[in-house]
Amino acid sequence: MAGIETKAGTGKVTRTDVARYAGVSTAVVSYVINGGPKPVAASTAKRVREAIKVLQYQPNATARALTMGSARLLGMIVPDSTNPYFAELTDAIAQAAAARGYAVLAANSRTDPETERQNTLNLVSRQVDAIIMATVLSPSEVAAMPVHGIPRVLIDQSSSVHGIPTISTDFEQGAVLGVQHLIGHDHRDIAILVGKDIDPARTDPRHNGWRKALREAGLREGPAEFTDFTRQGGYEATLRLLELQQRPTAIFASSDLLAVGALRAIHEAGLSIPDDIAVVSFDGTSESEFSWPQLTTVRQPINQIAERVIAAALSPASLGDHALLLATELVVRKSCGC
Amino acid sequence: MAGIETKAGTGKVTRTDVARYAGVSTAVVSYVINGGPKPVAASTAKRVREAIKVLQYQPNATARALTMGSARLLGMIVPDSTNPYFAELTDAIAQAAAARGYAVLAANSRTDPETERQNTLNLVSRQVDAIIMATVLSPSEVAAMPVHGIPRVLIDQSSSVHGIPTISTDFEQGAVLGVQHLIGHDHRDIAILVGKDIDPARTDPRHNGWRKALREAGLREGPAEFTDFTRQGGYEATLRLLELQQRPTAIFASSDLLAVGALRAIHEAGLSIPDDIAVVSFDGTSESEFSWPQLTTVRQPINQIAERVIAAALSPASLGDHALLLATELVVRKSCGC
DNA sequence: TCCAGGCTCTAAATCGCTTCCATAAATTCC
DNA sequence: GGAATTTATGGAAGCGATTTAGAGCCTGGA
Repeated sequence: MAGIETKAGTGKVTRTDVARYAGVSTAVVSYVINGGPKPVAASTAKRVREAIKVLQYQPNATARALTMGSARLLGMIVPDSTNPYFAELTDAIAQAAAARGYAVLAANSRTDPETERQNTLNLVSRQVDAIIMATVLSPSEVAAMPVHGIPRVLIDQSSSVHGIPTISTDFEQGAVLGVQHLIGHDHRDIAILVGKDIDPARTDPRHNGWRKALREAGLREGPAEFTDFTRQGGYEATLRLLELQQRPTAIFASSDLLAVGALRAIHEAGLSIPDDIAVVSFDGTSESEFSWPQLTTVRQPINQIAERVIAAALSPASLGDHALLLATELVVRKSCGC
Repeated sequence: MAGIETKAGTGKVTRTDVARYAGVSTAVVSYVINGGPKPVAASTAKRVREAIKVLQYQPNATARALTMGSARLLGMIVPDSTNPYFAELTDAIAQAAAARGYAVLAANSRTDPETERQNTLNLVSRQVDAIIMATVLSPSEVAAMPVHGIPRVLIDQSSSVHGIPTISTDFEQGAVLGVQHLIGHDHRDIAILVGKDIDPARTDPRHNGWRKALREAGLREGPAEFTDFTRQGGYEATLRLLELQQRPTAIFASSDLLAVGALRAIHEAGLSIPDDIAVVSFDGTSESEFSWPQLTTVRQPINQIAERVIAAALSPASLGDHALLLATELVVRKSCGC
């Protein structure tokens, strides 16, 4: 127990300790650990490995990061980490990153521009290898952030920002898919629930998709309710919808969260889903599968996104600065009336 | 634009660049940034601050971490990061940590012991200042992990592990609260849905609480269903419950996730909640507030937990190795029959 | 005029790791 | 048998920051 231990009790075992224990130089320890640039004799390597095991040595990733210029760390910023969609996406991305030896440091901007800026600065300061972000900032603000050459990948928005690759679901196409399904059920009066953007000039592509599907079917635009991107927001917006003179017969919710809020409002009004009001949502999180009734939803290809995002983040040059939009899939369940 | 820039185009601005630009030594830059150990003349400080602004210098946190021996980083491991309870808890903890200048690196063990071990090793290697974990390992396995003195804080389990502080909700008390409420509604046949542990010998304290409340009320133990800690798990377990000869009139679900699955199963069976079967859940996530009907739930004090956990993680000595159990609160909504 | 004592600021060591360069030992080739 | 390789190891520089020890320069008092 005594003897070659490290400097009494700090608990830190460094590569120097291993080298001393194995009777080699620190360089050799590195070679063994990394299959390093130089070869090591089998017998020596064995001694080193034994020392590592005995001392329970773990390389100091911080020091390694300093020399290598990479901490094998990716930063991620989302506007609401408790939104199941972002929780699932973050998890999928972390999973894909882990498969390549990277960890993901996730931050929550709480839909606040200032917090997002601070998060970004923090990640830059921590020298992450790339930043994956669903931004609430305007393109010009995003472009202006001092990231000192750290590559960024934008997610969850269809429009690309000059010089920054974007990978996202094709929101517009997805919305078209969902609304068309509702139209197929003979609904003529289809409302939409959409998150309100900080920037009123910006319009949610799902909103455009809804418009487009309606227009193509020769239907008039139903009511559009803008609200917070939360269950509560969906609930309140739907309450407003229900008070309308001419109540819509169907609602397209641009998020599962919003849809779940909508379901509650409709239930409370004593109306039946889908008979009185049909609902189609967007996202396809697990929550949508267990609501009552089960939500028919436009599923985002989370795993595909995760794979593409990681690929882009890890080889910044591979993707241009254009937006790569991935197709959605309609998951038919009960809330649409099928 | 040209001139004093850094080594052409790498994008990295180091303290050396700032020092050169300001015409001082690198030490002075440190002093200015940190209000450092030595004072700096006002005029010099101003020059340095200007250089920092012009060059958009951001200290390299990795290098700082190496010298300081702390990256101001906390590690966290949960068994399922997409479970809304853990998502909300992680967020609250990250929030509390951020208020003290720490970031949280979260990992998902997917309820897999081996993954949890790897996550732990990874965090140790990254020199996090502390590890906050909801473990799926046995106490002895936890104790045996080579963490080299990195403090750990256990969460989400009532029993403490020798030498490691634990902060958690008082699950047993919470379960008693929930079950008593059901008993108050004259239910005599109350089932429980509980997550199945990897270690069959371990018993969930909520299970004990349910037993205790029943016993104290002189009621016989209703059926207990063990299942995966997911919505799907709750759904399947409830299906089994519904097929029972003597169907329970109430269900206590030891998690919102499980309860949501239960609601769907009950709805599908054409039964009414709470008239045919009442449900009380555990956790109190936002999801429970928007299910149909709204779930009466035993709320975990997430923010309190977060505060305590961060305090414990940041001053390891402050808390002994005992378990600090926080009280729950019953949130009465609709699923209980009130 | 000189020197003590304050202020500022610089030089240099250090954190743990990677890797280039050099060196020593072992092997091969005439 | 000695030179030329090949193979295995060690020394030391450097990554970007913090911090200690100490070097100049001023000021003021004797």
